[in-house]
Amino acid sequence: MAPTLKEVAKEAGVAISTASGILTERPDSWASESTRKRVQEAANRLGYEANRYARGLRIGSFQTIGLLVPDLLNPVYTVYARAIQEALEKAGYSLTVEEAKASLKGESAAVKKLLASQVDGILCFFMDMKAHEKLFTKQKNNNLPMVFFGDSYPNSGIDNVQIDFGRGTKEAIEELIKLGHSNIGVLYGYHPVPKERERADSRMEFFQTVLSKHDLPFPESNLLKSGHTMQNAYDRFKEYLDSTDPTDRVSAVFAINDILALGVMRAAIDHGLSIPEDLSIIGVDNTPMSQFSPIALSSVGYPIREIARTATDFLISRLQGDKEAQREVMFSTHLVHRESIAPPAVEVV
Amino acid sequence: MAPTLKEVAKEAGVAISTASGILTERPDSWASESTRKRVQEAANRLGYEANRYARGLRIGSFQTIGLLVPDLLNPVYTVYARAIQEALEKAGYSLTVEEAKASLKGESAAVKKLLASQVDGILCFFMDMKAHEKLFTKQKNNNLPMVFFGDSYPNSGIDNVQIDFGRGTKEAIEELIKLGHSNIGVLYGYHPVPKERERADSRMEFFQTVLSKHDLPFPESNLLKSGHTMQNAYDRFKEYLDSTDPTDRVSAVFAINDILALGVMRAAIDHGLSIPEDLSIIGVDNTPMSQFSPIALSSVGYPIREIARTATDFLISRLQGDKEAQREVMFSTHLVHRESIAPPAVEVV
DNA sequence: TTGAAAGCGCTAACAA
DNA sequence: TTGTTAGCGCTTTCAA
Repeated sequence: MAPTLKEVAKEAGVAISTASGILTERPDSWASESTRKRVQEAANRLGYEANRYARGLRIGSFQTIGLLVPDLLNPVYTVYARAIQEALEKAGYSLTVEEAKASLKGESAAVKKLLASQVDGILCFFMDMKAHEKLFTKQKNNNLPMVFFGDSYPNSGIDNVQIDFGRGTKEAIEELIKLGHSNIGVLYGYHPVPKERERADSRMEFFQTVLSKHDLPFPESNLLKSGHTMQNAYDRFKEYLDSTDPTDRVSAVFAINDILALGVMRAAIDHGLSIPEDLSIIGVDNTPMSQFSPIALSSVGYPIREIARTATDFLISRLQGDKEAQREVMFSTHLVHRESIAPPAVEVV
Repeated sequence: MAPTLKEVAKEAGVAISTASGILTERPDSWASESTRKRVQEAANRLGYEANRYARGLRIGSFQTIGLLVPDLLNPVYTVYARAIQEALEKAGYSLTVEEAKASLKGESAAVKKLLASQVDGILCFFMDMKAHEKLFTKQKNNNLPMVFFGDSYPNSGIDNVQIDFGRGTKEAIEELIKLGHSNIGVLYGYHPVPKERERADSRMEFFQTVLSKHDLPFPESNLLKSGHTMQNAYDRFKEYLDSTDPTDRVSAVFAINDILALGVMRAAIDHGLSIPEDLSIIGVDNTPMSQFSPIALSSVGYPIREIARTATDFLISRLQGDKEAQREVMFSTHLVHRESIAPPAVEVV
């Protein structure tokens, strides 16, 4: 099918190794101008492109890195993926992405697939890092460079980039408090994490810290867990509304990401509530959909593309032999204030 | 790094070909139960996974198919991509996706990349098929199976799956007319197609056909063109509103996809209009965001996953040597009626 | 300045 | 029933 080096060499009337040296611009290839030209022309004429797998086999690297994401149906990951791909392209690497499809089983499968896939390095967003611990340590010894998003793995030599949700969450919740809210709920659900690690998400922790700092109660019933899709959040919040007495009902909800927040918003609207008068909502990720939503969603944002680039740069430098100590960078977050929040409606007693 | 067949064979104390035969379950491998077991165990112990590129090099196929999409930032393509990936996985193929990034240059680059990438087959969403014509015909002769989404390429032997926007567009526009609209605009902008092919999009054509069937005028000024992002649509429609006398202003707009429709909606809201009272909006694709939008977007929908599966099945059957005549399937569309449309506000003269 | 030959990891005839 | 060997397309050492 596709022309091979051999064919190019034959067409140009040179040896295969000569053609290789010229086409890959190997510095020790001292071909004469005329040979060089003949080979170039032959390659063009045939439309030659090196077979990257054959090449990779030979040089021991397929110049590919793997990315693990929980779920590409959440637009935040497609934004990440694109930024990573662009950064890698500049460095001559290609990207192959594996999706966990928002299940822990899927995540394990994806990790295994990546580790077995001849990639030169790995970038990971984990839902449950702990679950794969043995795998990485093994790979660490195998020298497969990795960088983690979100999870720090102390003393592993694995670089990571983190998002400090502290500031943004604090801004978000304090803004709600300032507006007069005292009965605030939280909806989480992205990560299908085993029970014992369930509350570990830093967004949740910060949320509770801020509440208690302001001496606000946090009844268990204000902790809403759903699946990871808009529909899941919708169903969960609908159920909450249907089963909760309006006087007990939260006047604001902090959702752990934008798509869940939008699911909540839709459920509230279908329940007859007005946003933001009857319910304030804040999301996380500051995806384009939060900005363009007909009722624009307030959201805790952070510099996605910069984070992606940083992680990619870490990986690339490791690939190039950088042996520095384990790196860890923290990015900050902030509240983007939009239409979805307002003072709570006055209680009509 | 990763263990090789050779190591497994050595570990098991057999010849490399014996190990290969057993691990790939080649039918003519008549190894004894005990050898078989020893090999399996050795492979497990070492965590052996065949190097798919070495294997592909040898068997002349990397069991990979390529997908070309205009832009993964439009969620409709991530839905397609996932459905395709799932269908391919069942057949033992992997997917590699190339993005045109909504530029014609990007599209050409992506096509070339795909053609040079050792894939066994190609699935394409084109923005401008004509631009790549020479490339496919060349590939056709090279026997690279392809299937096109949307574009039919008569007498090429290239299968395609099409979406008949006729019914859905008709339903959409007639619904608007029934509601009392007579001044209807259209916003398009996904495809950065050369001027001479600009109006070719069937959604646009159907739109105009329906209008004229109902003897409705269609002034050039109601034809709005923007870029492909929400922001682009937002900017374009904002500009339209700012520059158009309210009495001339359209009372409804049909946008060529959901994200553009949502951009239009946001622009209208920011301009002080109420949706749907002051402006009705209809999108296309019926993506989840249209359903969950706080003002739910009416949209022309079609069975995305089924379309994806059909195209994938076509390709797989070609891969398996199917020589049937060129296939073409048409899927129908229908209006999903949601909150974003209503009778036009009564003109206050 | 150019070419022959070995070998990356794998498969598949063929021989033993 | 198992092992030897050639070769997929490429790079690279070494010899010519």
